[in-house]
Amino acid sequence: MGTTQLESVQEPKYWHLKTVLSEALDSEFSVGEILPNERDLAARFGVARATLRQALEQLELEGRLQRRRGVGTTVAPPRMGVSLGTGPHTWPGGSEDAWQPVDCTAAVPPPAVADALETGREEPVHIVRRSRVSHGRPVAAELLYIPQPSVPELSAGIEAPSGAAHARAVLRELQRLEPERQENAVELGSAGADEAKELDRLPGAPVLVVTTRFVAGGRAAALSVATYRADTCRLTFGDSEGVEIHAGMQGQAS
Amino acid sequence: MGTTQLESVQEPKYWHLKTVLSEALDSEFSVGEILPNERDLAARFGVARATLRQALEQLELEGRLQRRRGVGTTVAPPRMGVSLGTGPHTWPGGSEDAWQPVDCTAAVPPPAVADALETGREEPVHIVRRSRVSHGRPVAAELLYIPQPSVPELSAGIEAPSGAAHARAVLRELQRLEPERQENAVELGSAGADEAKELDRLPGAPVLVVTTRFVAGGRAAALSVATYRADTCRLTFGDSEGVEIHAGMQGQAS
DNA sequence: AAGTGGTCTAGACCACATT
DNA sequence: ATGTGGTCTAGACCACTTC
Repeated sequence: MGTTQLESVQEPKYWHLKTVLSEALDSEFSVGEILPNERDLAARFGVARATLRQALEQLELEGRLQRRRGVGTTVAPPRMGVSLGTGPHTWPGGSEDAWQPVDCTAAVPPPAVADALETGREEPVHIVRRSRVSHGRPVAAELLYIPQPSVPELSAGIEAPSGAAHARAVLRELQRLEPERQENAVELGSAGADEAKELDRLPGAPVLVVTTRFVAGGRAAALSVATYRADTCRLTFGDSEGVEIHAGMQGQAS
Repeated sequence: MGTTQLESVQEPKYWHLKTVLSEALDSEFSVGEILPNERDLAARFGVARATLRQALEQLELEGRLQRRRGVGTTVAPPRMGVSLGTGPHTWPGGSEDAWQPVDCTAAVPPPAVADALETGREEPVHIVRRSRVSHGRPVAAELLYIPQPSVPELSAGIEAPSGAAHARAVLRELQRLEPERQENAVELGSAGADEAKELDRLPGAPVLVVTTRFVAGGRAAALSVATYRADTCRLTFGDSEGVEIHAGMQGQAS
């Protein structure tokens, strides 16, 4: 990586820096390789550390870098494709289902969730926590809200076992319903303290929040709120999956 | 908004600040209202401006605030739901299609695009630029790559008219193909200088990049790379659209 | 103990929109 | 001309990982 000095331009330094680094990443580094530390890099480019960091943040947001406190900055692998399974017959607990139950509690959900489920705002629901792992790394954390009427066999024990076993039991019951369709939405969010820990990231890290409303018999049978790591994941849906489209497709032609 | 002083905690100041501001936003401000300027806010909370800005950046990322240079910081409206029309029969140029053609050129696409289209890496393709507007605001910019074989009638004129009229002609030709299916992916990106201008944002602003591969007759008929404003958009697919699910569904249940 | 990235400060100046 | 957010600096200290 040359000691390329920044020309005087009417373009923010951090932006130009990002471009230079991005090119260096393509040509002179390989995946997993560690970069020089921030103080050295800043000195090498003749900028303050804060400015250098602004460029690194951008590159991390784009999934090109990975930074870990106490360790260093490494070149990130291309984002992995993660299937959303958006067909009407891919329901929680199904066979393909890549999720792993963690535990299950019963509580009153946030108002927005209650509204989407069309339950009363004070009405407790089952809340199944699940996590999703891909290529050995945690990629997503989910909260699955299930109204009592969706799993009538379990309506009694509210102060239930609350472990992974109970979560599986709830999912099994949910399977008895006949899937009709699902409604999905994805938006940008930032990881809360809890999700951050589960995803092995710092609080505030960018995440893709996928909310799915499962409909059966004209009623909302369940609501899933899944938060995916935005730095490492490319969400696919509509029978893609392994398709080799990503990275480098942004930017104007010629 | 009270002059709540920050307690000494083992939590970053900007994080705590973000929480405080977020609550104030819910209770004491209404959509469109302008906040005090950054210098005043920083002073009021007893922190440096940079720290205050870190909190504001978070809130902007989550779509709660909108900041504009020379103007001020305002409370953002809830994100608008934007349909992705992911059905096999919603093709570019169709009836529902919310996109508006801008122009059309012919050029060699980026390598990653050529690979996805299964064309040669040196082979020029039609590139249709389109923009999408919702509620009077620009929400997305698209580059539609169309191989010559997909629109055989137009294969001759490479140095073509290049205006919106020509773009429409290309889309019209594309309609003659029989839609088979489409493969979609969404990931986080940052706006380039060009896209930023079109989306009325600063370069580097977070965007949701949706890549769609249209398949007809076993071949890739076209590839769309659409960048949506991540701050204002919630992408919906699988017959949602107007569903009132968003905001406030993140976060642990009591 | 040493080295890394993460947080924070108190300033300065710039680009932009409005008046 | 004024006021806004955007960029940049040169430091300091902290939290974390590794040795």
